[in-house]
Amino acid sequence: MSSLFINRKFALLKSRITIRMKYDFNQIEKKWQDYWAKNQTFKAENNSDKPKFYVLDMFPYPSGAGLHVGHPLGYIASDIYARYKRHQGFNVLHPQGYDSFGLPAEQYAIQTGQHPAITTAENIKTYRRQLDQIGFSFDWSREVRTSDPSYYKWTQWIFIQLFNSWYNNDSDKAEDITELVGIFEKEGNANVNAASDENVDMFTAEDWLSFSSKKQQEILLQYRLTYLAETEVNWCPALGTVLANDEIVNGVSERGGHPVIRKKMTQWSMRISAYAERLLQGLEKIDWTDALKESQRNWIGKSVGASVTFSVMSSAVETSHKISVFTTRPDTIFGVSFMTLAPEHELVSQITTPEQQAEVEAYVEATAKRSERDRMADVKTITGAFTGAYAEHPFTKEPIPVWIGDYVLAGYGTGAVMSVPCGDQRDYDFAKHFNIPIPNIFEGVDISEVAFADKDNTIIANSDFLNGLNYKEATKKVILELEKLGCGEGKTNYRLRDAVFSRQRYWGEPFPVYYVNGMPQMIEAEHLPIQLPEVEKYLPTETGEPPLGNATVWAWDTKNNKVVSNDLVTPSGVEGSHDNGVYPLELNTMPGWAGSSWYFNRYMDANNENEFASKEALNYWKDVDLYIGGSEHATGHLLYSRFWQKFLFDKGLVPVDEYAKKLINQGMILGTSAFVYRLRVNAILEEENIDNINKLEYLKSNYAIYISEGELKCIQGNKEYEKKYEDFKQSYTKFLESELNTTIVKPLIFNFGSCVPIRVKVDYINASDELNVEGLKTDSEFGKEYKNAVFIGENGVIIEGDNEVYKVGRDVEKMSKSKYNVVNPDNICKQYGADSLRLYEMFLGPLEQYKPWNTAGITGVHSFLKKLWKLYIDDNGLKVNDVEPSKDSLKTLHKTIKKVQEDIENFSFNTSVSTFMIAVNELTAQKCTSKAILEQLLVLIAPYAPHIAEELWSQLGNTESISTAPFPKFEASYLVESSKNYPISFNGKMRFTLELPLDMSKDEVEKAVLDHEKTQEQLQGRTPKKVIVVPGKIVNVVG
RNA sequence: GCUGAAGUGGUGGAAUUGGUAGACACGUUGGACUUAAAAUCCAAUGGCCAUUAUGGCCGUGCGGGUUCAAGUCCCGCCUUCAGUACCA
Repeated sequence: MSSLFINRKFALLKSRITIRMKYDFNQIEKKWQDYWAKNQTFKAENNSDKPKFYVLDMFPYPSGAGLHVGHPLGYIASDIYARYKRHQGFNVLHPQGYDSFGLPAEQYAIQTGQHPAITTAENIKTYRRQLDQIGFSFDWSREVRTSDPSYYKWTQWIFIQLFNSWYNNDSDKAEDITELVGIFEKEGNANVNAASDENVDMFTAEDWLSFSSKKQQEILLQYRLTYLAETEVNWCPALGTVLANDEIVNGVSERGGHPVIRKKMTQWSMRISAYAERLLQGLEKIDWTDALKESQRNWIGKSVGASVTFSVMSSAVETSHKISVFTTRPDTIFGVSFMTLAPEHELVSQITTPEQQAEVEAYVEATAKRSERDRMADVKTITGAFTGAYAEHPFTKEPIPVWIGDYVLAGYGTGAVMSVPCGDQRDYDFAKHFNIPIPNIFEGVDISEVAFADKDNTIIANSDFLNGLNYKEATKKVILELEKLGCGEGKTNYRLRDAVFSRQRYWGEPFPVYYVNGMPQMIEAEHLPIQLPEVEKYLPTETGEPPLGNATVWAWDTKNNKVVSNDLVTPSGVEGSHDNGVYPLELNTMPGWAGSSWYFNRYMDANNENEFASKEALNYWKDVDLYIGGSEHATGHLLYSRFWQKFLFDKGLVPVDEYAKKLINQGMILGTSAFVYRLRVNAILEEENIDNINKLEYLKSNYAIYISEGELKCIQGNKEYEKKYEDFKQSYTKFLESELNTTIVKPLIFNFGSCVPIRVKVDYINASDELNVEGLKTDSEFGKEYKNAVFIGENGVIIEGDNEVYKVGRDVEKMSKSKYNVVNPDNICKQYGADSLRLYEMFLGPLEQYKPWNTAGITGVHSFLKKLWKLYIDDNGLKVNDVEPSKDSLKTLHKTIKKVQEDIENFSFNTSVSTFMIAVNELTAQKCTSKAILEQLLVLIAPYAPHIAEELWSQLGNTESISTAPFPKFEASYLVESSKNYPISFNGKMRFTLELPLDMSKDEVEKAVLDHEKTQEQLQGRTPKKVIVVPGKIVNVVG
C-alpha cells in the first residue's frame, strides 16, 4: 500500500469527519424526515392511556402555484403546539388533508381539457413534497381529500340526512322527517312549530291524506333542512355559476373579479336559519377571538322586536290586503306617520291607486335599472313614490299613507317598514324630503333637526296607553295590546339567510339525487358514492345547463341501482311510454364548503368504509382542542361547519355540538411588490420655478435630478434636509450645490405621488432598491415599456430619452403569483434549511398579526442554529460531557423552560425564539458542556426546530426520537436570587442602579438608598418628601 | 356610519399583574482574520446636546387626567388595517 494511498484515505476520512462536525442542515433534515416517515413517529392511535389532544389546521386548497412562505405560517404554529403536547404526554391527533374541489382546477380544465382530477392529483403531490420538507409532524395515514369518492361518499350521505330531517322549534332540534309525516297524517300542520318556508299553507289530516304524492313531496320540501326552492341568487355570467354572498367582494366575484347579477333560479338550499339562535348561543361556550365571534354575531344579525300587521284601504275602500312589518321599536307605534314598502314588494302593484299608477311604475322601473352597487354606493339621495293607498293604524284607526322607497330592502324582514320619522333617521329624512308630518312621541326631546334614536333615555308621550312608559315597559305593553287585537306579536328576526347549496360547476360533489316527475328523490345510502361522470367539456351546455348536462352516462336506474346512460331515461310526456325506472340525475354539484363542513370528524377515523367515523373514534377524540386558520373564513366555513356539526349532534351522530374549543387566526405574511413610477417631464419644475417652492412639505416628498461630475443623479428630499433647512429661505439649487459640493446644471424637481405605479417583477430590484434596467429591458413581459430607458443614480431612477422619468418604489401587499411578489419556501429550505424557515416564520412577529416577509432577516435565526450546533459539537466532535452543571447554567436553563412554556401556552412563539437565542448566547459564554443542561435544552427547542434537535439528541446517545421525550420541568429554586440590582428613580425617572440584598427590610433599603452618594448628588441637599420602596422591584425617591 | 384590531428606533418587533422603554434580530458604521471574497468574531447603534472619564435633556400617534411611578389605567381626538353596511 503506497503512502500516497494512505494519505488520500486519511484526507477522505478527515473530510468526512469535518462534514459530521459541520451543521449540514440539508443532510440532517432529509435524514430525520425519512426517519419519521419510516417509523410513523406521528401516527395517532384511537385509544390510549394518555389524554387526547386534537390540533387541527384548516386544510389547504391545492393550487397549481404551490406553497409560498405565507402558507405554512399557521401550520408551523400548530406543529409547535402539537409537538409540545406530545412532550407533555398527550396522545396528539395532528392530521392534514386537502380541500381539493374548487374552481381553479375547473377553470384550468376548461382551458386545457385536462381532467381536474389529474391536475388536482399533481398539485397535491407538489403540496405534499413542500409540506414534507418543512418537517411537520402530521399523521398522514389519516389524510383526506374532499374530491376523493371515498370521502365525498360521506358528504353525500350527510346531505341525505339533512334532506330527511326537519327542525322542530318545540324540541329545538332536528328530527326525522318521518315523524313530521306522522303528525301530518294525524292532525295536519296546524300545531307544527317548525323552521319552514314562509307562507306554508294550513292543512288538516284529511287534506294531507287526500293530497297527491307530488303535492305531499312539495309540502315536505318546505320543511326539510335541505330543500329545493326558487330563490333569488347571485349569478355570475362569466363563471356560469351561482355564488354565495361570501364569494362576492365589492359586487364582483372573489375569484376573477367578474360582475355578479341577481337572478331567480331553482336551487338547493340549506336551512341554516333554523339554527340561527343556537349558532349565536354556541359562541358563548367556545374560546374563539372576540373579533371572530363578533363577526359571526353580526352575520347572524339577531334583532328582537315585533311584527305588526296593517290592513290596507285603497282609495278609502276596504281591501283584504295586509302589510306585515317587522320593527325593533313597537313602542313608537303612535309615531308612525307613513309606511314604506320596498319597490320590489309584491303588494305594490295591487294596492297602487289608478292616479298614482304612472308615478309608481316609473319609480319601480327606475330602481330596477339601478344595479345593487349603485344603490349601495348612493345612500344619500332620497327617492320614493306615493302609492295612493292608506293603511289603517291598529290603535288610532287613522289612515297612514303607504309609500315605496328604495331605502327599504326587499331582502330583509318583510320588505316593508312602519315609518317613525321622530325615532329613525332614515324615516326622518324621507319624511322631510316628501313633506310628511313628523309627530313627536318623546317627552322633552327636540326633533326639529334630527331624529331621536336613543331608546334608553326617553319617556313615551302622545301615545295613548303608552304615555309615561319607558322603552322596555312600552314595548311589553304594546305587544300585549297588539296580540289582543290579533294584529301583531313579539318577534325575533335574524339577518342570517338560508345558504344556497347548488353550483353550476363540474368539479364538486355530485348530489345523490334523481328526479321523478320533477320531484327530487334520494339515492339509498348503500349505493353511495355517486361518482362524478365523465364529460366531453367542462363548460355549461348549449341549452344553458350545468357542465354535468354534457355527461352521456348520467341517469339513475332505480331497478339496478346504478348510474346508466341518459338514453334510457323514460321520455316524459310521451303518450304510451312506459316507465322503465330510469330517471335523470341532478346536474348541479355541491359548493366548496360542503366537504370542509365536516372533515374534522373524518380525521378521527379517516379510513372507515362503513361509517363517516366510528362511534368509538368520535367519542374518543370528541372535538378539536386547537384549530388554527385564517380569519377570512369567519362567516363562511366557520359558520357552515358549526351548523353541520349541530345537525349531526341532533341526530346523535357526533358527541358534541361545537367542534372546535379554541380557535386562533394566524395573520397573513405579506409580500413586497415592486413598482416603477412614471412621470412625464412636463410635470417637472424647471430651474426658474424653484424659488417659488420654498415649502418644507414639498421638499420632503420630492425628488431632484441633478448633474454631478458629468453624471445624472437623483436625490430624495428627506428628514435630514428638512432639519438642516428649518428656515428654508434659500433655493433648492443652492442647497444641492452646497450639500453635494457640485455644480447643478439643471435640477429637476418632481413628485411621484400622483403617478400611476406600474407593477414589475420584484427580481429586478435588489435589496438597495437598485433597478436592474438591462434585465427589465429584455423582459418579455415588461421590456416594451422601458426600451429606451437609461439608468441614473443610486436611487434606481431611470430616465427615458428626454420625456419620461421613472422611480422604483415598493409596497407591501398580499403574496400572490399575479403580484410577482411570492417567496418560495423551497428556496429557503435549500439555502437555510427547514428549521431556519420554521424559526424565522415564528420570529417575524405575533402569530395573529399581518407582517411583511423579508428574506434578508433569516440570517439571524440561521446563525442562531449554527451557534446552537457549536454548543454541542466543535471541530473535535461532540463536546458534551457529564460534568456537574454550574449554577449559572442551571439558572439559564430554568428561566428558559419557564419562558418557553408560558410562550407556547400563550401562542407567543416569536418571543420563544428570542428566549432560545438568549439561552444559547448565555450558555456559550458560560462554556457550558454539561449534558444535564444541554439535553434538556434540546427538548425545549425540538417543537420549533425538530430536525437539529433530533440530530443532536441522537448524537448525545439517545436511540429513541426526541418527539416523546418529557418536557423539562421548571424548578423555581434555581432562579432564587439573593440580591437585586434596584433601579433607583427620582420622581419616576431612573437615575442609577444599586445592588442590594433581597432580604433587606423596606427601611433598610430606604436608608441604603438615601445614604448613597449618588442620591445626595441627585437631591442636592433637599430632603426627600417621600421614598417608595417596592421590595424586589424598584425604589422611587420623591423630592 | 357601525364592529373589531392596531399605532413604540432606519426595519421586524419586546416590555404577559402600572415599576430600569427599545429585549431579540435585521440593517448600518468601525475593527479583526483573509491575497481577496464569503463565512466567522469583536465593538457601536432611539434622537438631540456636551464631553477627559463622568453626564444632561427629550422620547412609545395627538391633547388632557389618575398615580410616588403610565407604552400599559381613565376621558377626548387623529391615523391605519380588516369586516360589515339604508338590517327597520
